[in-house]
Amino acid sequence: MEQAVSSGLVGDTIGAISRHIRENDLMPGDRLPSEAILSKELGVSRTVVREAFRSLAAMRIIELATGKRATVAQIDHGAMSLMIEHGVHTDLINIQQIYDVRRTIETRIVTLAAIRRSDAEAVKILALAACMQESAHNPAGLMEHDLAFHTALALASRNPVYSLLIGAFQGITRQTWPIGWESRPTQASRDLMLATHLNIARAVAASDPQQAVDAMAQHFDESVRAVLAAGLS
Amino acid sequence: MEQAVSSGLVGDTIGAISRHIRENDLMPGDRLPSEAILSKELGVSRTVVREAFRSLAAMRIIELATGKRATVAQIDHGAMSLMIEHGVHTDLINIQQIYDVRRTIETRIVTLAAIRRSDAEAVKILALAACMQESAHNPAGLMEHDLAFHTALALASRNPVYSLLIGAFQGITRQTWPIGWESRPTQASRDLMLATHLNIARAVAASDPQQAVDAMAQHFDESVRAVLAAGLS
DNA sequence: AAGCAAAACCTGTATGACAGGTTTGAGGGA
DNA sequence: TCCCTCAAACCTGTCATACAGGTTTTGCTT
Repeated sequence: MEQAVSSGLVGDTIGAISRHIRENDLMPGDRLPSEAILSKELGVSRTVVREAFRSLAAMRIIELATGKRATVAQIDHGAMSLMIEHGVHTDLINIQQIYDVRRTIETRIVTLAAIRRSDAEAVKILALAACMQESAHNPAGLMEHDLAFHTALALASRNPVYSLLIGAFQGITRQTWPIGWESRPTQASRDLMLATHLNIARAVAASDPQQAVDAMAQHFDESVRAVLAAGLS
Repeated sequence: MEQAVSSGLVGDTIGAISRHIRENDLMPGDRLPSEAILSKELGVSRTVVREAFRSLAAMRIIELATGKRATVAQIDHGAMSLMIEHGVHTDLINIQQIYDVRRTIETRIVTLAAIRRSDAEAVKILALAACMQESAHNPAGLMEHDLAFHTALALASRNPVYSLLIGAFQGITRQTWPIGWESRPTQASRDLMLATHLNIARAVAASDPQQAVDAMAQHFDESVRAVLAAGLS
């Protein structure tokens, strides 16, 4: 499973540490052996162990902190976000392709959210849609509420993989969102965007999957139009 | 954008290197400055630069090789695969949740593949489905052909993000696939699984999105049933 | 101009050192 | 007996140096 990473002492050490985590069934928060102990047990220098630790920390598989021992980490979207940004910056991925993926998974997300949301989640989602209305003239705040809105929907789907993916797209979205906003020049087009979010929230709160899907489709139709208008290939 | 990674010289250095890549519009294959030069320019030790390099290499943002300078890498699913495996091993994610996500995106993938596939891709996909039939009594080979089949579909969708995601699920799939196979005890259930793949391939080859979607749905219904039978929560 | 070999450069790994931050455990007081 | 305190032990972050290979560049030779 981790043979792709081998070639070199650091790669071997990454493998050994991963194996140690699995074989001992370590859970998030559990502590790993110290660098000194690992370097002795594996017969490599502390340098090598440290570089292996950094690699695992970059993937958010472990967590490092000064003075403390390394701990097993909870999966997190930070690294995926950077990877996707890299893909976009190197022109392998374009924004429309990301919108296609987001539309696909967010359509599923609202279906699940409409079915599985708790009442507290419904309240939260409605509140975030309301926050967006209030931030209508404050783009930075509006964007944050928009991102939080989609994150809350993913959470309500009760499938952490969807949360992970929505999080993974957040980095690049943060970079492109202002462009999309600027390309909605009229008040009417901006109001429409806000209204669409409210429709999604209401449908999820009403536990109406079909209407939620329709509203989400409208949201993405509108967003993709804005992105195309901005010329984001 | 990369402030989440800061705190500490290594984090700062990761940020500086990322910025260097973006500001100079470096593309995959382009070489970065040597460790010595970076350590001099950033005023940190080579140790720090090396740990930053390892972090970026773990996310497949750069590529390292002995003797050569570090180069900008093409985005790759290897790291995502490890991250998702970690999520499953730590019980944050379960297999059914992964199947729900895969079903969602693969349904979209076959739609796109049916529309956008090249003739060569159609041939390849049909060939892989045929290979699966031939490997019917060789689980290891069958699994590889199965994975290659889904990878080929993602490629034919012409959206690299789908390829990335399918690749990201491959690591954990490789670990659970044999369990699903074992839980199809009868010859009939195994034949059905092979036939379903052939149906998907034929629908894509025939450029019939609706039929492709139906066949894919059948595939996942059958797979999820097998996984549930195996008791993979 | 083409080819070749040496020099310069670069990365991988090891060792030792020291400044902080954290955990542990011994001792003392209530 | 239990709890608190604090110093010792432990641990990570960073630096400097060294050297064994591997790679690129340079400059000479043909």
